[in-house]
Amino acid sequence: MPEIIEVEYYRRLADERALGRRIAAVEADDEWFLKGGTTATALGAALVGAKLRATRRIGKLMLIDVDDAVVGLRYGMTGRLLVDDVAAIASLEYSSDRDDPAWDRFALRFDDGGRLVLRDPRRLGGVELDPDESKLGIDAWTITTDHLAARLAGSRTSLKARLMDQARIAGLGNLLTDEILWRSGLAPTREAGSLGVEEIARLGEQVRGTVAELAERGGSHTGDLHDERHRGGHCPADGAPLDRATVGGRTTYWCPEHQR
DNA sequence: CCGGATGTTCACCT
DNA sequence: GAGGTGAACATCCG
Repeated sequence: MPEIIEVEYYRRLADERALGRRIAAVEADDEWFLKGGTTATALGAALVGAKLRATRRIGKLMLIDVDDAVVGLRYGMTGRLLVDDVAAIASLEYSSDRDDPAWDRFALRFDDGGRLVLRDPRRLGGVELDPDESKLGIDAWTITTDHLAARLAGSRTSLKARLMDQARIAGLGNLLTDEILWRSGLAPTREAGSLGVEEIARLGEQVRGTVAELAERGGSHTGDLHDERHRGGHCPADGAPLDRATVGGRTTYWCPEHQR
């Protein structure tokens, strides 16, 4: 589920439904889900009695500003946000019909009885009190071409690995990156620092444009390449059999014909 | 039955 | 220091 687009949907849900509400209790029984030394005790001390003042997002990290603290929410691959049992995305979830409250790993209970819940079957997400926001790079949604150029310059790793490096550019995941590179006509295996000015400009437009377009369509899985992203798949643009390999540690599909 | 999957972190190599 | 690999997390799907 979550890449930058889904996390933005979750942020909007929290923003629309939870802002201004007062926290009466914190449910954080799953110690494994608490990251960066965060403890249930510390969460309780910082959050109980406080009101939700703002929501923010840096890449895939969602942030909730309460009175005197910040709560960082990560969704991993299978996490979702629910507010008062309302989900941000109605259907087409990773686990279509399965939806078990036993997977609630963290929750804020409000004094009006409602709850903000992070439900995550695989426990790949997490919660951190006052996370270090400086560890994340520039948000992909609005990154400028100049910033992109700076983040790629001098790197000898693959273009795909670099685009997914959250410390450099925050928000791009596996599906989105394949879609962006496919639209840009750039091979994921290219050395990140080898792109020319024109190629970087094209890539920058596609990073911003693809994120915006797929956000309108409904999520990271709505890309043009997505349905062909499997063994034996073909390029939707020119029909060539897609290449498949592990690049940047993730299964990657690309068209050897038009991605260079 | 087995392999993979929209993610992150960490240990261990080269 | 930069990169790469594999493990771990737990559940579903083909």
